[in-house]
Amino acid sequence: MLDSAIVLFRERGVAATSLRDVVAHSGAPRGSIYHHFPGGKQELASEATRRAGDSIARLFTRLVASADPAAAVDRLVDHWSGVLLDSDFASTCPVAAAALAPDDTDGARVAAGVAFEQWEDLLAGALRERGATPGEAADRAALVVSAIEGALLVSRARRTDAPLRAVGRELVRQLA
Amino acid sequence: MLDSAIVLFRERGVAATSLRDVVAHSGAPRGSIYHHFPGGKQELASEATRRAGDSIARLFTRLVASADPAAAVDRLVDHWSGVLLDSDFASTCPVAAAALAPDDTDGARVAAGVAFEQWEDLLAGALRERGATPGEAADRAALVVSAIEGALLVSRARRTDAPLRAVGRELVRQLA
DNA sequence: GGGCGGTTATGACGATCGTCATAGTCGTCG
DNA sequence: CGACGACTATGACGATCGTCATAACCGCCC
Repeated sequence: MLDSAIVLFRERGVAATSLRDVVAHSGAPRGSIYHHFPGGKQELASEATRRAGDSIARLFTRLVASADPAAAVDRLVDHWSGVLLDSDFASTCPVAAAALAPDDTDGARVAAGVAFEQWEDLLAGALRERGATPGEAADRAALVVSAIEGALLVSRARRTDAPLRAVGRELVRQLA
Repeated sequence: MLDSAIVLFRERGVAATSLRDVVAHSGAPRGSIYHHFPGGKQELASEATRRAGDSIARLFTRLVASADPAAAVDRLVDHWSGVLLDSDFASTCPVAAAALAPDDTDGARVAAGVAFEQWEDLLAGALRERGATPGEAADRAALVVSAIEGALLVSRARRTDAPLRAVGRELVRQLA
C-alpha cells in the first residue's frame, strides 16, 4: 500500500493522488485504510515519503561506499536517467513530489525535509573523508542534492534526460 | 486572473488549485472563466506558466546584462531567498509547480519545459560571451538552472534558505 | 465448538471539483 | 433610442474527493 502510494505520488504528485487510487493500485482493501492509517491521507503521505526517503538514502549509502564521490554521482545520474526513460518521463523523485505537497498534507513536506537533510549529511560525510573541509563538504553536498532534484524536474518538463546528463557532467567535473 | 493563478500555483501547486480559488483570489467574475479561457483549467494553467516563465526570463536577461555570471547567480539567489522568507517558505517557483503538474494539465508541463529551455539558452549565451566553449556553456547553464530549482524545492521542504545559499556559494565558486 | 479481536466490505455523508447552460447586464455604435 | 455584441451572475450537472459508520468475516485461544 505504501509502495503503491509512492508510485502514484511519483507520477501524479501528492495532491492529485486519491486514496481510492492507492487502494485500487495496490489491491488493498479500501475499508482498512483508516485502520492502518488512522491519520488518513496525511499519515499515509508522511509514511510513504519517509519510506521513499529512507530507500533513496540506502542507495546513497551504497554508492558512496563503493566509489569515490564523482563516480557515485555518475551512477546516480545513470540511475535516475533510467527511471525517467523507463517511465516515459512520468516518474520523478517521490521526495520532490512530497516537497511540493499542498498544505493539507504538510506532514509529507517535513518528511521530505528530513530526507533531504539525511542525503546531504551522507554526502557531506563522504566528502569530508576525502579531505574536504566541513564547510566545503556541506556546500558541495547541498549542491549535488539540489542539482539532481532540480535536474529531474527540468528533465521531466522537457521530456529529455539531457539536462540531467549535463548536470551530471558538470558535477563530476567539479568533484574530480 | 493569470497573476492570481500564478500566486496560487506557487503556494499550492497546480493540482491543488481550483478554478474557484483563482476567481475568488483575483476578484474576477466566475462566470467568465470559460469566456476568456475556453480550454478551461488546462488553458489557464498553460498560459499562467508561460506568463510566469517569461517574467523570470526577463529577470534572467536583466541580471546577465548587468553583471558577470557569478554576480548574476548571487543576485538570483538573493532574490529567491527573499521570496522564500517573505512567504514563510510557502511560495516557490511557479514553473517548477507546473513541471510537476498532473496529466490533466500537461499543457502547463510543456510550457514549463519551454521556460526552462529559454533560461538555459539565456545563461549559455552569456557564458559563451565570456569565452566558454558552447559545450561548457550549455552544461553550466543547465547546472545553474537545475541547481537553483532544486535548491528552491529543498529549501521549501526544510524551511530554511540554507540549501539555497549553499548552492549559491558553490555555483559562484565554480563560475568565478 | 464458541467467543472475540483484528481486519475487511460496503456504502453513505457532505464538500468540492471542472464544466457548462441560461439569463441577465452594460457599453457602444448605428 | 434601440439593437447588438461582449461580458457577467447564478446555479446546476455528474463525478470524485476524504472520511467514517456499520456490519460482516476470519483466524486464534479457551
